[in-house]
Amino acid sequence: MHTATLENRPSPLKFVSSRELHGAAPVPLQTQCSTCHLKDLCLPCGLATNDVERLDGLQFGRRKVKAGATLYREGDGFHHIYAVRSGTFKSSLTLADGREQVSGFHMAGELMGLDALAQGRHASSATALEDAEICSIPYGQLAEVSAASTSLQMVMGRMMSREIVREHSLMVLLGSMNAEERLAAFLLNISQRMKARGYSSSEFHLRMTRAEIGSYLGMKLETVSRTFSAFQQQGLLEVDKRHIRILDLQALTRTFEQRVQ
Amino acid sequence: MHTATLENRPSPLKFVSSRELHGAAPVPLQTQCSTCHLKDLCLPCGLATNDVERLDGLQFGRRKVKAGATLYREGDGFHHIYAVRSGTFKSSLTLADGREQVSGFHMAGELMGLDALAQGRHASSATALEDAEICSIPYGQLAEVSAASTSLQMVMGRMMSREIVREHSLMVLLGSMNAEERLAAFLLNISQRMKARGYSSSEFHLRMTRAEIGSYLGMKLETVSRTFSAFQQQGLLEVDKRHIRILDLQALTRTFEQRVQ
DNA sequence: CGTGGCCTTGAAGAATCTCAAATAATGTGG
DNA sequence: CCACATTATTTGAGATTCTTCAAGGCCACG
Repeated sequence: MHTATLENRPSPLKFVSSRELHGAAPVPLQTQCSTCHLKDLCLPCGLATNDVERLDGLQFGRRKVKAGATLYREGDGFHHIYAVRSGTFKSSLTLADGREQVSGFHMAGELMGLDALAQGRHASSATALEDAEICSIPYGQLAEVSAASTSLQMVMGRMMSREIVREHSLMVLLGSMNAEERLAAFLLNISQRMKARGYSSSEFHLRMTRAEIGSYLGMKLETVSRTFSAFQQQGLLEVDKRHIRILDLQALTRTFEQRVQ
Repeated sequence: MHTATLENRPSPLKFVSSRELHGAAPVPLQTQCSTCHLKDLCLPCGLATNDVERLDGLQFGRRKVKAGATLYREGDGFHHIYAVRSGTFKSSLTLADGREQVSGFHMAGELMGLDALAQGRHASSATALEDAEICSIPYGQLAEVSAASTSLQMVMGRMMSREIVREHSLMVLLGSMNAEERLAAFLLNISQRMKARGYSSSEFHLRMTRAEIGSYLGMKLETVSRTFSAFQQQGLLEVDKRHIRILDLQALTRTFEQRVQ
């Protein structure tokens, strides 16, 4: 456990924040990885102290994003990767027929924008599902700093690889599971991520609509709703709109472990 | 276009091949990126000459893999990434119920094993679909060499990001397309990759079974077969088992562009 | 207090899967 | 080189799952 006070401690201003340079935000907050309460989840995870201090040298921006606001859009030029400080985001694409395809949800400590390296422009859009706060990390600088540190390179590689693995399992889900298995896998995933952030793993509030869940899981919103109801009737969950309480974790796990090891 | 002869040119033996060290292969072939006919597709793509020469310094292994043989299995320790020299591979997972989930197909010049960085062990298995040849690239050494070269780091990042984008589009496919759209997208993708390798984009031989295509696309083999038949009846394709001839590329493109931009 | 967004539920329809059988292609062992 | 076993593919018919369309309720917000 970390002391939450650390995060708010005034930090030595080695560099001006990029906010200050662009003059946009009212309060140019200086952010440092070494004092962040998310450092065990986020970019610095697994790094030695001296490497984390290298990260502190970057001109991080720190910014609030209002619910519904878009952090970047598909096609935007790629300059930063983003770390979620608080709140929840969705990644999405707009299909040719105008419908939205959700490709991921992002919680505190998770990185967004790694899919932009391939083309030099963002391959998806990121939208805040609730009021949120992010760190924007200038990629060029990050690459420079990485050059000096093997372990930082490793971490970047691992972050990207993790993204690949994450999408891998989503592919398995979309390719081989039925509606109940999909929703069970989704809920268990959320549950684990809540737990890793110090929240209850058995009771939480979903930040996304049924339609967004459906888009992500490859099913219609009505099917999502029906499946929630079915789980409730089976005594696996208590569902009240977006508030979820997992009553029978084992049964929920069995539902989806039938398919995935 | 490159002259194919370059590839077979005897190369200065700066380093012994790793084959020689392990004493397994009969002919310890020395492989170098700078003289490889795949250099515009593979790892060296976009690198300056001096960076490609750095790659030459790595103790590449070069190995033949028989049809049906497995290059690595999920859970195996991660020591190398692999580049396909010739032949076709599939990546797959084994689900809890014993069924196979195919997560990708790999052709000449493509890298395999990038999903292993996250956990330090391979997240999927790679199996040759026909007699094939690969380069095995020791990841530790690659990371070391990358440390000295920003552009090599960029290339690695781009390779990984490309993998993320690839899986992204597969997710869109699995999440929002019907059978015809899926198969059309699959065929157009193969077609483009064949073209990039100097083969005909309108006529080619599939190396995978209907079941493998189905697993990859999230549909049953019977549905794959029926969809092939439907395309044939619509005059879009000529199908003779695994031999495919695209008759109406535009119509095929329209079939799947209805959904994805 | 009305409006719009979100969620739930029902019923009918469509797409895909399952089961089954026939055929073709391939490989094996004698 | 042939007979036989095995594997891959195609096609049909019925079952199942999910989607579509439709209606109504709940809730937050102006």
